[in-house]
Amino acid sequence: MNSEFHIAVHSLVFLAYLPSRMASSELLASNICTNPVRIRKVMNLLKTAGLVDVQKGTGGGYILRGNPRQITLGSIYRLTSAGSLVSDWRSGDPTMDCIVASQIGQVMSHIFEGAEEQFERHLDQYTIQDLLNQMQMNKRN
Amino acid sequence: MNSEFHIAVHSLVFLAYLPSRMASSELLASNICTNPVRIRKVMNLLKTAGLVDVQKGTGGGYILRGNPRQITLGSIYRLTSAGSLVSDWRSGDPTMDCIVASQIGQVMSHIFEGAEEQFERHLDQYTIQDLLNQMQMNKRN
DNA sequence: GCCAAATGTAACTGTTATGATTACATTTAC
DNA sequence: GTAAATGTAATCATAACAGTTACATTTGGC
Repeated sequence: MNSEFHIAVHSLVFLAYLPSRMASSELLASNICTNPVRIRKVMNLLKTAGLVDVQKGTGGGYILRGNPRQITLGSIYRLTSAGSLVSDWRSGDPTMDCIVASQIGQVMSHIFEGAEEQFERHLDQYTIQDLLNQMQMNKRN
Repeated sequence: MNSEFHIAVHSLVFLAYLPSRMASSELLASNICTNPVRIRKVMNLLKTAGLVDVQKGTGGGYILRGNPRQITLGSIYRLTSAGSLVSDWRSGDPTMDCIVASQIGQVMSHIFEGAEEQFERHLDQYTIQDLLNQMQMNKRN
């Protein structure tokens, strides 16, 4: 699993948590514990998808645009890491005579495509607001 | 996803396909399109799990032991690649003050553990015999 | 007993992927 | 005009991965 998915989710939860709903790449980087360049690359994806607005220049940064109750982890996964469940390595070779060696590639691909769909449905169960609520609940204990 | 999973599945399907149910690491490697050393490492796992027997020396190799109708891809996954769905990278830091940065690690871990369980259930739907049947069906068309 | 064939396993190499860092052009608020 | 922020390319270090070589060990057949 790509770490960009984690960065995107963390960023959105953090923006939803801030009253201003705005943070610079530097602030995000220090909260996520990575470097600002990675943040900017990931936030670019979220901008293209319309999840955040960008304000350049002094006092600028990234502003949460979407409704955190409607942004699912599945949609973020599809933006940042789609297909990462499927390994690129394949055994066998379609041109071989053996029915096992020639067909296992497509059989496994089919199985993994099903797993990928199921994985996305699993992630679709969670929204950014769900995660934030859970963290605020835990805080009270 | 670890390629050892693919190697293990391919090996077992191939052994189930052979009338003798036996093959050397060299034969398996040529059918799977990898090298014998990797085969032997993976087959060692299957031996420990009781899925294959090993015969050393001249004319030896690996012999399918379990019933291909009862060996699920899930059980193979648990042997070879358990936990590979979860990324090791974690954003944030449990020691930080921010409720997001300090808690996102465990929240994401929980979500991925659920996904891992679901993934295993998905793989448990398929047996080695299922895959072999499908390949023999396709062959006829 | 000897030899050939096979597994078990460690070590090394090359390639790729990943994340961090640096640098700099561009944009924008004041 | 300057400072602050993003956009993006380039580079570096590290780790992961697969392939390869080598060799000890085991075993079957003569």
